[in-house]
Amino acid sequence: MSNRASLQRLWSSLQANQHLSQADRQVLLSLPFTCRTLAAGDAIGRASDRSRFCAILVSGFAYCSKILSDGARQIVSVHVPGDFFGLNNLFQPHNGQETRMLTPGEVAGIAAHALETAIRANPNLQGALWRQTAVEAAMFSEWLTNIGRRDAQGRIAHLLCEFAVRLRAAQAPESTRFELPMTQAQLADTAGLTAVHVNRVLQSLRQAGLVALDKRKITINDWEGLASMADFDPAYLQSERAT
Amino acid sequence: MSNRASLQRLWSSLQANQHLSQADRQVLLSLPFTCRTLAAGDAIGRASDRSRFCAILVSGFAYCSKILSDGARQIVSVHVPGDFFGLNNLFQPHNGQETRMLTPGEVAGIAAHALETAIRANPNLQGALWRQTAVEAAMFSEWLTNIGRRDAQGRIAHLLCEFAVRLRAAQAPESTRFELPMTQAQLADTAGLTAVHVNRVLQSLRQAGLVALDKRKITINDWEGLASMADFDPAYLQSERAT
DNA sequence: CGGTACCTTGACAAGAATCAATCAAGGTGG
DNA sequence: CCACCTTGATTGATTCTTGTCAAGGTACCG
Repeated sequence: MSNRASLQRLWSSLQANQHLSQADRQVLLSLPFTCRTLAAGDAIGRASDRSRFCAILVSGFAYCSKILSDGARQIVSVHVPGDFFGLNNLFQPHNGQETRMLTPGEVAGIAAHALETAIRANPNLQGALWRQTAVEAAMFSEWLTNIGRRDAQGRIAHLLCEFAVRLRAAQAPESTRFELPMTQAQLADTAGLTAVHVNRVLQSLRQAGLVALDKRKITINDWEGLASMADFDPAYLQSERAT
Repeated sequence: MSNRASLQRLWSSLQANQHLSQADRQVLLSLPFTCRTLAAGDAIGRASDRSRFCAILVSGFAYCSKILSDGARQIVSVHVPGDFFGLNNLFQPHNGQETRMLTPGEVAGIAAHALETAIRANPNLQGALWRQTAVEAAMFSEWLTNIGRRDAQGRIAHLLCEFAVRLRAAQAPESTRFELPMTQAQLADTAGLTAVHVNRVLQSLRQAGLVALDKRKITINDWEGLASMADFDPAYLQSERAT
């Protein structure tokens, strides 16, 4: 269960979520959640917990992926602190996808029935969750055009631009430098490429003076150049309030 | 405005929508919608109608696409009769995407403010729309792994399998034969390929005895073979009811 | 009958995958 | 403190899938 410290972190992670109103946050905090500390690579809500659930990422990063029968993996979303995930589980408990931690972190899980009860008591909450899945859908469709219609350089550049914007919103005061806790193999599974090719693309981006890499820290030296290479338009990341 | 005939068609198209309850359909029919007849290629809700809206596809097929600055196009979704679309517009009016008719057909548009009023009066409707965008998100993520991690044959095979299942649900009594009103160029923009390559892939599928093509009519001769080539699992197309 | 949209085919080029090493850094146990 | 092992990054050589360019071919339609 939750102690004061993790509740505090949950609060600040929700603060970072751009798509929740103050009122939404208050309601969410009153829900009965179960906070767990997980290690990098841990699966969230598998096997042990076969019931429908959704969760808030309190700290750390996570990703959701689908594994094909030939072993290939596609990462379909990356979650940053404050994100919801598993809202799709409410409607499709067994969708062949799995969510895992990218880094160590804390997850606040909410049982589906508790959420449904809360929704009935507070209709606005449903609107907030609906908006959340609409934002996720918008991100999916943007990734779809990214993988479908951009070459390797454009794909990686677009991913970097998106993370820069999302992490600036979520945590970092400066947008040019941020930490992206993904290996090149994970980036490859996100971009629909191979790890080897991601490596070469990153090198070409460095040689072009667009970005600098140090461990998992990324510095964008030429935002204009990177954004134009990626044909990046951040509009899809923002969603207006509609009640 | 709507006449009796188009209202009848709206009703039967909603019947085809697997994700709506009887009660949801009743509420939707009571909404003030504007039914328009459109030609193939016509844009839906652009320019003339700059306000937020969403719509129900009464008859015909439609697609939603994003155009990149270099002119490349990615089709992110294809809509069949009975589908909602533009729900994302409620939250993100200007997302750089456009929806166009694939064939001639009828569209029942609903102004956002009317929908919001109806939602307040009938909370269940919000749940139905939420579920609808969750289904769309699930489809997006499936297309994402399709384009990201399958080769050209797998992508086309997967698209064909999906349409077979969706059209069986929506209209066709038999699943092996259906009409897919897309040109090879449009299929290419959907699968992240070129039209030339789509042509060759379709020919190889024909030569392998998996499908037969006649104009826009598609007959699946070997469902098992096609599904295994596509690694197709229709689970993502169904969503359970959750209130 | 001419025109347009779509399909088909071939030759060739390019981008990305594959295969196979090597290298660097961090962690572990002796 | 040092061999050892593991993970991730890097590099080169090679193959192959897919894209590009260009040219017909076919069917439908005014």
